[in-house]
Amino acid sequence: MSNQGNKVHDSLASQCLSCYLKALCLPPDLTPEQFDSIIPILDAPIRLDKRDHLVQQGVAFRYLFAVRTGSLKQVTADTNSDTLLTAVYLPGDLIGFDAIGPGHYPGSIVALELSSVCRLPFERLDELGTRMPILRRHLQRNISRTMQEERLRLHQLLSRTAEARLAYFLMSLSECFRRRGYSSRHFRLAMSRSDIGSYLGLTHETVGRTLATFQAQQLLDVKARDYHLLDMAGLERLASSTGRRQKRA
Amino acid sequence: MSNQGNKVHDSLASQCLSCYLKALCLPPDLTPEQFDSIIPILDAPIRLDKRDHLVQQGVAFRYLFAVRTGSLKQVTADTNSDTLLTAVYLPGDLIGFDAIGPGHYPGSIVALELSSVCRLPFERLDELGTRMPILRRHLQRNISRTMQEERLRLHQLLSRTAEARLAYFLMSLSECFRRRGYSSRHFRLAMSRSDIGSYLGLTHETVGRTLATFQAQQLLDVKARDYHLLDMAGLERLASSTGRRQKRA
DNA sequence: CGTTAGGTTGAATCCTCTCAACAGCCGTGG
DNA sequence: CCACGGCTGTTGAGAGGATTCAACCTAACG
Repeated sequence: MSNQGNKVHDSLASQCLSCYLKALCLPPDLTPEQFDSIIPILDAPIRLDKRDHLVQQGVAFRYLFAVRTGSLKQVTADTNSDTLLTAVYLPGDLIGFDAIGPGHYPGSIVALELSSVCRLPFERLDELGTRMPILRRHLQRNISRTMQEERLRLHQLLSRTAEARLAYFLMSLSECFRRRGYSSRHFRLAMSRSDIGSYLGLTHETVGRTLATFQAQQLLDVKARDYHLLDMAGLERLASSTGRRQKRA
Repeated sequence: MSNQGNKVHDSLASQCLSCYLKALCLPPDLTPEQFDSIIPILDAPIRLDKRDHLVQQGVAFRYLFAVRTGSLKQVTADTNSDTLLTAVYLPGDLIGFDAIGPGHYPGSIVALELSSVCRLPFERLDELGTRMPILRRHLQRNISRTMQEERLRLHQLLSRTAEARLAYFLMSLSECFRRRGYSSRHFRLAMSRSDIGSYLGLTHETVGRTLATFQAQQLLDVKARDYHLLDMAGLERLASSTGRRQKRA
């Protein structure tokens, strides 16, 4: 880490400096001067209780948000008053990239549990980016990587069974937690079965049944929303199992 | 259109000026001066025959590409030597946003038919963007909108039937063609049934069968790769039909 | 203590997959 | 010129997986 932070910053700066996620939502390797030029545009972190709405679908876009703690979901109501869970955000994730183009948030962002997020005014961030290539690149890479991973993941899921979808989902969560320094084998997931189903395109019954199957196979241990991954290799195998159905030899 | 182009440009400039797609791959409403500062970084258009590879999966990212004519597909080989069709590009589309983050192209780009594309050096485009907010915004919006539409579309498809997936696919193509000034009711699609299946997560048999069903219902008329949409309202209804199965009354 | 939301389980239905056979079209090569 | 294999597309039969519907259970909460 290059930011020693031995100067005295105001409370916001010290909050950001002490936030171990700064390498995710801000570019790594910022010089203290660069860091100081970003801090002034940040507001105080926003605290959200479970089910609180961070943004309402359709509201004009002005801010990106960085997740500090907790987790949130994006819920999109499509034309038929039918709602879909279209994204999940974990600590370190940036929220709002998909709102830049349309000019308004394409879905509501709802806290899945007690959460805390930072608000980043996009205009000023963008303007700062013109003078700070590191920051610009960081944002570009972040949105591009998100897009790329999502595209591949969703296209893979389209032709897979419920087992493969769930295994893939769990493994990808596990990987996210690992990268953020949490345990990759044990985590709490604040999503209901219905949430997971909506996100993966399955019914909540199927989600429950499939989890029960996994448990029966000693692949994992679930109690309510507490997940213990027991056989990572086995789950990984399921997650990347090629097709929809095992072809008969 | 604000670019009158009454100055004499070199051949590249005039090619771009005469390209009716410039409002898609370049920002609309460029002043002649702005236009002139973008032209120098463009290369001569690249011509591709059917099945020609524009880029190979894994190659280092350096260029975005703009489709002038024809159509291309992105083919991604995942870990299991299993390949997926992860994107389709039509005239006016920009290719390569998903390569910025990873630093290399996440899939091969292959021409579906005789096509022509413009090569845009990303570094120089990005650098130009720092001094030209219009250009910067245009790129940001483009990538963001792509991401947003794709996210929503794929999540919707995950829980829908083959009929809904295909109807959705056809309507979205129709809309693309309409926006580009082509007929929205009649078009040729250079993709095979297998391509479509891979893109939508269906088998090629199911794609063919479903198209046959549509034809029997007078919704459309398909011969080989020639599509006539007959009942747009009916297709639209199918495309946005809520769920997987019609619930019993 | 009743209510509600979330979760589990069972039975029947139906959609899509797999497998297989065949028709059409194209380019190559005899 | 025609035969041939390969690729593409169509059609049919059977099987399997996920959905729908319904009942029941638990935990949380006023």
